[in-house]
Amino acid sequence: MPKKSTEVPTYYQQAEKLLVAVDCIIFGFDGEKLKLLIFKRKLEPFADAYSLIGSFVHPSESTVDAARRVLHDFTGLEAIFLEELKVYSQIDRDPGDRCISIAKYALIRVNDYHKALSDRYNTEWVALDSLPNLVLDHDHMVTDALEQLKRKAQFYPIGFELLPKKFTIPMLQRLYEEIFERNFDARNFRKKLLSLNVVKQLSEKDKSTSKKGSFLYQFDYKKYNRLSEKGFQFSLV
Amino acid sequence: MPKKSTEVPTYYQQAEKLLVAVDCIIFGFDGEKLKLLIFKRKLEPFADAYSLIGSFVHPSESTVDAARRVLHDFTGLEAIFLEELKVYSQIDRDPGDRCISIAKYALIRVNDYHKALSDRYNTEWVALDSLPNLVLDHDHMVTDALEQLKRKAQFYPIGFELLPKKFTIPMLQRLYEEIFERNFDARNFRKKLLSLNVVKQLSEKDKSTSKKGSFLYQFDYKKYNRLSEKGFQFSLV
DNA sequence: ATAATAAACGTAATTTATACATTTATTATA
DNA sequence: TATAATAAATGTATAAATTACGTTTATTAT
Repeated sequence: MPKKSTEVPTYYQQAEKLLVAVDCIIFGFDGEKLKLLIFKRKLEPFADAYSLIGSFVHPSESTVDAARRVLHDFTGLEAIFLEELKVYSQIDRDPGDRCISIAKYALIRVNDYHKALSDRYNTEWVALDSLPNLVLDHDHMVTDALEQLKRKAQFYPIGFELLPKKFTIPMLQRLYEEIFERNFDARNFRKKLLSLNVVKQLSEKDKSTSKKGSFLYQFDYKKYNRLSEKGFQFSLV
Repeated sequence: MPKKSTEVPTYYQQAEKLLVAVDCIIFGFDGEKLKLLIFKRKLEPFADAYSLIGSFVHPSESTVDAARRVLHDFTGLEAIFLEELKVYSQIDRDPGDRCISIAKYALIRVNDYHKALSDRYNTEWVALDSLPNLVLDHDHMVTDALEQLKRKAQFYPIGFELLPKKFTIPMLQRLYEEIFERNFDARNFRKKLLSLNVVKQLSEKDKSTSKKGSFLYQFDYKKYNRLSEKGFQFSLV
């Protein structure tokens, strides 16, 4: 795009380039609490400070490529739910140099997470209510990501990305109670979920939380997509 | 080109900078149809082709600044609903040079729009179903923006940004029918709207569409925000 | 055999959504 | 000045979804 003016065109050569970074707000759920994957920086800039996971965007990659690259580096995982949050571009947001950051949030199944990488990169899962201060505007990114998670989880089945592929209804309920910071009636929650017709019951049970055991379910993405195209609106809230 | 400044730490100097642009998908509603504000480029690159309105992001401004700058240049308007859509960053999206674009969508009251600027910049309001092909990946941006408009308008009162500040209920209904590409029952639509308690009726009527005239209403942002904080969910669909 | 308990199922009352009928305010014209 | 025409506004009955609870079930430890 040329500059706005009606003057003689000035193209790409004349436009000034900027540093572009991606930062990832990585959510996880351990069955009890919502957590964030952050790391304590070993090197400059901001050595010893806590930070979101990120990187500069290389000329040879898209912003999604860059985000998936760092996600893979830090977690060992490839197939991760990843969605753009927003661009942070205040001109003084980074005292080191002008740099815009494209924030993305990711949802991870913590039991898939490769713990071996934790030491290598100094990464930690931290509960949302015990987060340390983060570098730059990363605190702000986290706040915005949480809001976005709530907004999105209200009408899209993204919560399932935080649970094991096989989950029980009480597990799902606890996750929703964490995300929305409110309680749900177990009987109505179950009824609502089953009425949506997007989870299929397995014959297996999870017996870790009760003598009776609780049936495992799987989210049926194919079915959801089919319904979704017909105008079906997912919601458990 | 990395800066030479001694103040810039080395880790920033090693990173490669990129061209960063903003492009705006500008929606308008003329009372009948949803339209997009595009322009026929007078200059290179892509002279004579249709394009969204955009600009490179200058080092001295944020991406929001840049978007508001071009919106003001092309429409004369300052207070415009503007929200980020997403970042387009395929490495080959622009044959001129590697350039990432931050797409934002804007909602405009067409009667506020300064027509004088139309000739100067070759801008045109084009109905969504009669759009010409646009340069680069702008067609894709438009498709994505429309989806986002639908998604957002379903649960947030952003439709009102496309109507005159004083509007009638049938006008609002017509807009919703355009956005959601379906019809609404006038009696139920009205009932639903009024039950939400977020519009206030004025004493004036609009007589342009009937002998009886139709009462004008205003959206009550203060009331909506108050309700919204308490968990109220806006929806007319 | 029984107690304990999370899980699963059930029901009545309330609220919200849908489909459709009727009345109202106004103007043009017979 | 009475009447026809018509969009706007109000109303109503039925169906569907949500909410607030009570009850039964499967299992294990005692």
